[in-house]
Amino acid sequence: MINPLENKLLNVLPLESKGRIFTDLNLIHLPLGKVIYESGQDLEFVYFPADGIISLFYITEDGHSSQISAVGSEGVVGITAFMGGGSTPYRAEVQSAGFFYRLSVTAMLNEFNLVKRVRIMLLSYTQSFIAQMAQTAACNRHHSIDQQLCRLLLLSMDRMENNDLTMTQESIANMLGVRREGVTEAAGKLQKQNVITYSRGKITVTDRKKLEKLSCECYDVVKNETDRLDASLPKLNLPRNNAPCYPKEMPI
Amino acid sequence: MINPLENKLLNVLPLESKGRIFTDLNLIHLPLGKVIYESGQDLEFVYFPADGIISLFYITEDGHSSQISAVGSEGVVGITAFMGGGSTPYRAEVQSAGFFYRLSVTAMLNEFNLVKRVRIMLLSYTQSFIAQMAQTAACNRHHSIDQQLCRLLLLSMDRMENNDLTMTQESIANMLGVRREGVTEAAGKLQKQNVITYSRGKITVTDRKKLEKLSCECYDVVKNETDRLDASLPKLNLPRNNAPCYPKEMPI
DNA sequence: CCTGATATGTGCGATGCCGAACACAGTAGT
DNA sequence: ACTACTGTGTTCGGCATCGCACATATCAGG
Repeated sequence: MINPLENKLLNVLPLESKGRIFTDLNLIHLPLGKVIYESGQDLEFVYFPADGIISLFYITEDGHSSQISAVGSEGVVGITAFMGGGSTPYRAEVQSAGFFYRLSVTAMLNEFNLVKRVRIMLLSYTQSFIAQMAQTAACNRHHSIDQQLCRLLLLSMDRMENNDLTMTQESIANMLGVRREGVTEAAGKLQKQNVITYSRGKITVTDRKKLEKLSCECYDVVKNETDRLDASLPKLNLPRNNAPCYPKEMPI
Repeated sequence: MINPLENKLLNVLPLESKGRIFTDLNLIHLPLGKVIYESGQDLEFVYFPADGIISLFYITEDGHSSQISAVGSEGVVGITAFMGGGSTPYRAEVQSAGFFYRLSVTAMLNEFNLVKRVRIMLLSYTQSFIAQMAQTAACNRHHSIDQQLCRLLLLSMDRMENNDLTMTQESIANMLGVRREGVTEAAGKLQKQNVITYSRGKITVTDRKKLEKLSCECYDVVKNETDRLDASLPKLNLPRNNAPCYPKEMPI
């Protein structure tokens, strides 16, 4: 069996929780483009990316789309499961093929309600997710396609292992909510400046520093938010004194 | 004492919770334009709007802004309090003067952790909040100023009692993240079509039906989401066993 | 090798929005 | 009544992006 990158949220799960969800947790491989949630659909599973990326899209009536977030091993897809809604208002699609841990909504919800530390962990991620959405929204509104492309590439790289990305200009256009031709132009500029090379859906970043310079502030903001979350997670996993892991639950 | 509209979330709080937070809850009046959170600031209080509106803004480095959500009596400002972050990534500003219930973050967090029903209620709202943000983000990207103005006016009306809104074209421009002149033009069109009348910061909607027709789908989506939440809240408040229903008025 | 599908490149006019500058009109203060 | 300020109306050039049409390049399969 391939040894995938672990998911950071799953990693810090208390041992007892891991034990409980064990039978409900599956490691599966999902191909590029696979749609795991359709907008408005009830959700059955949540997904913890290991070495793949899932992209969340909002789609308007007239068919235009916008990416609202990209989730890698730092997060989970399907926060709706524990947030109270039965269905997601957006589409979730595999942006980068790879392995994902799949857990049933009921098991997820059960752990969420049972263990305070699991709750804290998931809500902390949700908070980070919200911040990313806000940033993306503002970026969509105020920054050029050139800048947004840089941001997108950088964020995708951070969620991958290497400098090679698998995404066509068409798919990038859908994420940014712009025309494909706009992406062609922006990508062409980057290639001329020797920042990236690409061909038929394969993009290689050759000068990351420069890419960061050309990007808008939004990349830094999202990255800092992700790092902040990363840094706060291990604390949740410390053994406390010798008290039981999670104490007083109000049975209500 | 003025009898403000009650806040819908506070209304469905279990009686025991109401009792506990009693001493920490204040009813205060906030004037138009008052900034209650600055971006990045640690938060001390959460706010439950009674008859006012609070607007959440994201502000970019170059000074551009975008509204990411408007919160009325259906919600609460400061979800960060129970989501794990200590600071908000956005600015919160009073969009419509009025009364607000103010609660300390510690009291809020305590109830959140102690009572499952409070948690469900607040997370359900957060879910609705996220959906609104996503919608706003997509709207910013894909719809015209004209359409967005209609959406903004409708959503503001829903959160107020009447057809009169207090907002200048300048402040609207900040919310939509566009130029003031753009708003002048869009508002001028609406006035010519006898949909609204306005003068120096007072806007009166005279033909709501038409306004809805001119708006993009985004208004409907956000409204449905808000209504869905509204409808789900009472269920949380069902009397258990044969416990009595408690009065609707918060003693304060 | 040919064919069809996918991915990318390019050109063009149209347009919605921007940025700036300025004029004008209500409103408030003294 | 005068002044200062705030809110609104208007204009004009500029530009990023759009929508469309079409050309080219690369790849996959029979």
